[in-house]
Amino acid sequence: MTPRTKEENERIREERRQQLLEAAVKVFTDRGFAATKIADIAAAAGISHGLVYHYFASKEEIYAALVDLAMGAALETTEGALAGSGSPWERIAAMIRAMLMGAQYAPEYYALVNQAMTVGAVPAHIREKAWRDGERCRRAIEKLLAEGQAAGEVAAGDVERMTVMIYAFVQGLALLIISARQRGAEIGPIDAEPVLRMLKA
Amino acid sequence: MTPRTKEENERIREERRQQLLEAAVKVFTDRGFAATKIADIAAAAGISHGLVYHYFASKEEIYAALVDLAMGAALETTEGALAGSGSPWERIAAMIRAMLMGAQYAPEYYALVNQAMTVGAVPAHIREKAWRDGERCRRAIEKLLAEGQAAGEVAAGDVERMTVMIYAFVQGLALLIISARQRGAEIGPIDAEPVLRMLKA
DNA sequence: GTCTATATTTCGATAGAC
DNA sequence: GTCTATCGAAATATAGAC
Repeated sequence: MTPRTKEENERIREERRQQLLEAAVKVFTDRGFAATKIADIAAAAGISHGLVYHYFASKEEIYAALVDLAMGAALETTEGALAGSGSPWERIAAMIRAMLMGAQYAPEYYALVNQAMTVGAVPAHIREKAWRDGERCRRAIEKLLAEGQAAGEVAAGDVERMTVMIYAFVQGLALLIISARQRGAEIGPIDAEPVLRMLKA
Repeated sequence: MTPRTKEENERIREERRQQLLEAAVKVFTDRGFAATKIADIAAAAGISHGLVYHYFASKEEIYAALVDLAMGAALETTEGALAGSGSPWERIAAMIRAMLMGAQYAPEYYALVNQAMTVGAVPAHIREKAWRDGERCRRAIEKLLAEGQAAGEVAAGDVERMTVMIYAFVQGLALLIISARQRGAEIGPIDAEPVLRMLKA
């Protein structure tokens, strides 16, 4: 038995952390923050519940890490679309496609964000952080829509309201997919065309 | 001190029950099923936590009563629209207006239904019941959309997919309104026109 | 690094006084 | 009908063995 090197330990630690996060996002979205027991996450990750505390200080910390991951991706999509190249409409269409793809491919993260923002049992500092990142996303989308209006590609109207509609649609879709999966059903693919129809000039 | 009559007691009991349900829907949607303590509901209703058990046998029973209320209203809206008079498009428009009005006027009930359907911590029999009622709503909407297609008023396409989009939009909107309110903000009124634009032939 | 065992807290539910 | 006091279960977090 050769002893483990420092690097090897570090690698194992990082792997376990990822393994834990992947398990946790499923459990949290399934049961909600309050009802999720450390033991549930441990079981889903295939480790003992005591060991969880070697990787995260608390249930809160795991949750916060997951919300950060999700919001990071959301910021990348929205602010990336704003900063990208191409006509406003092309970027809007690409962004909406990315959002819908995300909602259908990884609905758990969308549901988690929704949970973090709406459920009072989630620690306040996590909700605040999610909200601030969400506001950044909102501003990016609104700017992009305004560019589209200036280019005559997006229908006239309040961009704030349009953004609300996009959010509502995407979030609602993710939640529907999750509730269907919980029943063993599957919702067929929803493409961007109907959403774009709401926005097109 | 004249003694209370039987009828008076009955009236007090019914009033307290309503008072409890009204308080409970707010607390449940704010904190989720698992994180809601009987003491929270009692505090919101202004009574002691012990007294709650004189009106409902358990936390579950309160939750089930609320989900029944919400689904009853949903069934009335959707099946009523299907059975109503007027052209399919008129009935579709009225139904969507009613849904959006409901989502904005009483978003807690929409959020509660969403919770009941997606959160695993909710007792299975409540989730099953909500799902069954939800399926009845879905079928009513699909039939109505099909009638609209037959009349040439609704765009061609999969009615199941359209129903998913309507659901997603309405549910997502209710959740957005709640998360905004939690931050002290308010989302301006969203009318039916953009949704109808997704459906119109 | 990983596990089992346990201390501590919290909360749903009940009992009993008024 | 309403309250306060309390029981008992459950779950977070820790301690300590391997």
